[in-house]
Amino acid sequence: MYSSKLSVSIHILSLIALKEDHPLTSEYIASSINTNPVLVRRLMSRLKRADLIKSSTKLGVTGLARAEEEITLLDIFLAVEDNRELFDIHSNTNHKCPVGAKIESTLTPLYGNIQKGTEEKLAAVTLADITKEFK
Amino acid sequence: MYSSKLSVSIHILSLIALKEDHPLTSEYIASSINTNPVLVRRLMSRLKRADLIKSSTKLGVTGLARAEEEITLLDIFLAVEDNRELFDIHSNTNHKCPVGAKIESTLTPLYGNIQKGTEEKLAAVTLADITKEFK
DNA sequence: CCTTTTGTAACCATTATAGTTACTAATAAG
DNA sequence: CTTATTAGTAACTATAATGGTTACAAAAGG
Repeated sequence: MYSSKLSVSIHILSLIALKEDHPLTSEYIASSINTNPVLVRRLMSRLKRADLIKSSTKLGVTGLARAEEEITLLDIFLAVEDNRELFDIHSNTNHKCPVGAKIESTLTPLYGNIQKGTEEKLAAVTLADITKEFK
Repeated sequence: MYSSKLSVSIHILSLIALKEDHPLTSEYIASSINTNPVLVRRLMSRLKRADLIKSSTKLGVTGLARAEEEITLLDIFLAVEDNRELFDIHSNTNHKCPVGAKIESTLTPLYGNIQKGTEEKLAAVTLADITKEFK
């Protein structure tokens, strides 16, 4: 399975989208997630690089870089998840065997098709769809 | 990402489906995958428990338990993969925060829906669809 | 100038996968 | 019945990814 990075990132972005007058620091966000501030900063760093949030030292997070309706779960997923392949394929098979020779090239497009479906579903949900559950 | 267990299992089942006169032992199968016989036996054990293959000591694998057209990739996936959840969700969130209180119940059905799509796509492909690539 | 907070580096613990050795028990076949 | 072969499994190791932690440098608002 994929890591909880997507889930935690959605949590972070929801807090930012809903923020009121709190100073939104990694410390504050971490207390809602119940984890370590450094873990939050690591994800925030990637979310910033993907142009999803705005932040600065001294002030912490100042807000989203785009409207919540314009941020999809796929944007978040691509920003924080490194290992995006859905299924791993074993390599170094024995190419003298007809199955060993073609298994990788047979499975790759098949898995790619399934993954495309997953990413389309992630792209169909926006941060606004999530945050409306918290209001 | 999911482990290579599905890919390796498809490899094993393809060899069985295509077998000619070879005695199909874990040793022989491992040489096509280029891995260890014990790893093959571990997967075979689960495939047998899921009623996908027939095997016995002394003879090794004697064949598929069903026609290739009746074995879907979902059958194989369910037989060999333990961690089937697509996305991990962080738990122990701070329930005093509105986001922390509802994040899990918000994401669970959403992820479930995406995973359902994945499993439907796996169910739409049979072992016969794979093996025809090797003939 | 000074205080706060991000942004990272450098660790450690835990878990899952993959690989390996070694053994038991089943069983086909002579 | 005996024997040789092989599945089945236990136990161990190596490796990699995740999650968590401490520590510190650099940015920047006031």
